[in-house]
Amino acid sequence: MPDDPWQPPRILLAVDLVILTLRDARLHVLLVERGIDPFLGALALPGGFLRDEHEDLEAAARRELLEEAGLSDVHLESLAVYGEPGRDPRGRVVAVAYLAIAPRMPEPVAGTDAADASWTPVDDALAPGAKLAFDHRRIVIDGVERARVKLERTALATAFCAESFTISELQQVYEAVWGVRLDPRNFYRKVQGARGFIVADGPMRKTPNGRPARLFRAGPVHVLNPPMTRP
Amino acid sequence: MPDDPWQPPRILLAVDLVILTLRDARLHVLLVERGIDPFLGALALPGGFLRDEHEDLEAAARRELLEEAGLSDVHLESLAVYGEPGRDPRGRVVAVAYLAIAPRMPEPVAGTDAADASWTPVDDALAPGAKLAFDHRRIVIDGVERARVKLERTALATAFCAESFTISELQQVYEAVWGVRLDPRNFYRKVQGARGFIVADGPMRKTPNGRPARLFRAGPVHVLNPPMTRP
DNA sequence: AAAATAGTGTCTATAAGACACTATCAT
DNA sequence: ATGATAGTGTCTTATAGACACTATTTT
Repeated sequence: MPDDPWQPPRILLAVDLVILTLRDARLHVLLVERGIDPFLGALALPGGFLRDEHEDLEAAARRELLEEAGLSDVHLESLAVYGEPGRDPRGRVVAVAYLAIAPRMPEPVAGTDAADASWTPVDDALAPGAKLAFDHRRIVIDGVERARVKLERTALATAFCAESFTISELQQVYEAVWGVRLDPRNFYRKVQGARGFIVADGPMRKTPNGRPARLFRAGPVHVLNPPMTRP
Repeated sequence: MPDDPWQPPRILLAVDLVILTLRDARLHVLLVERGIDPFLGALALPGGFLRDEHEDLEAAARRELLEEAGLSDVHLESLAVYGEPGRDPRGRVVAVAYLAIAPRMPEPVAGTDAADASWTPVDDALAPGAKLAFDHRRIVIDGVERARVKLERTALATAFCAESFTISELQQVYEAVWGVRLDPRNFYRKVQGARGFIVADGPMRKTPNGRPARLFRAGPVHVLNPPMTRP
């Protein structure tokens, strides 16, 4: 607590986004190629500085989400703070990271502000050779880990799906995020046993090939009971 | 990303601490009575502004921990960010909250910088009538919830204990943080079954009354396998 | 028909909880 | 002795995982 006259430290606040989605049954993260000086040309998480001192942090995250990814109405939660003094060569930048979960997108990224944004498989983004700007590798790791943990006890998995989805689509989410294979029959019963997790969505059906599957949508419950157990 | 000349927003960074400990088998949080203007006289979490733009966030948290609570060498982890524009009447203050776990303290708080600090039962601090400064009520709730969750899969509970502890002392931690009663016999076997969680600490013993108990200390493992399951 | 996916039933190994019982201390 | 806490054994029930089986589609 400052009792004496005191110079406020010059600190910049940034918002960075870990936006996850499923493509081809693999977990992807949205990365942009940096167009300005520090780490120019390198891959980085979408994000930017707080516009002014009246802007809310989550509002800034939603603004970047729309500007850089063309996304709105997606799941968004705060992830962590990254404030190590040396993390940005431009000065003291404290980044507030947010985790966003986008449903299966038809288009990679529309012709938005940053058309250089691209969905990258998380495995590639975190591969030993891959280089991300700043400490964004750590932020991606933390974001994926958060998603993994929340899949166990919350209905977060439905945020990866369209409004209507089949149980096997939901299973693909768990398999991709956890990086495991699950038995479809046990998964089916497990998901049905978590009351309020998913509810039937009309008697409609779908047809890739094989028997048509029942459609569901996210239920009212967000805390799973019993939880989905990770193998 | 700012491509044009741009006025950096004037934002203050604060560090707030949720320091938890066990006293009389109840979970307590350290609160201080505010001595300056906003919320003067109200109870608040210990904390303060970042000293200068070169200070690391966790270093600032450790500094406040020592200055306001006289604590060092305790478990400390970052908790969350609280940055709502209206949360501090003095201006835009973004608070980075940290969660600290202190072992059973002999003295409440030594004659430190803030002798007005006091351990308060969490139930009292969060009681309907209780008023905490700023959004500190929410921060306490989040800190306690973090502790509850981490007790399940990590060895965090040992951070509440002295270097040597008995299994029933460890059980008190779980009971106080989770707010439940556990069967001592099942707890005993459960804890022993989580390999690496606790290791025997010499053939010594202790004597409150009843049969002397074996002493243990924290083991090398920090991720519990199998996890402790919350009833 | 075969191949593929959806959905159900059932068995087994394991883990969680209840609780009887023994052990070792203070008084 | 009694009361108290430590520690062990065992039984019952719930759950996770394996997997046989049926159902409904496309080719």
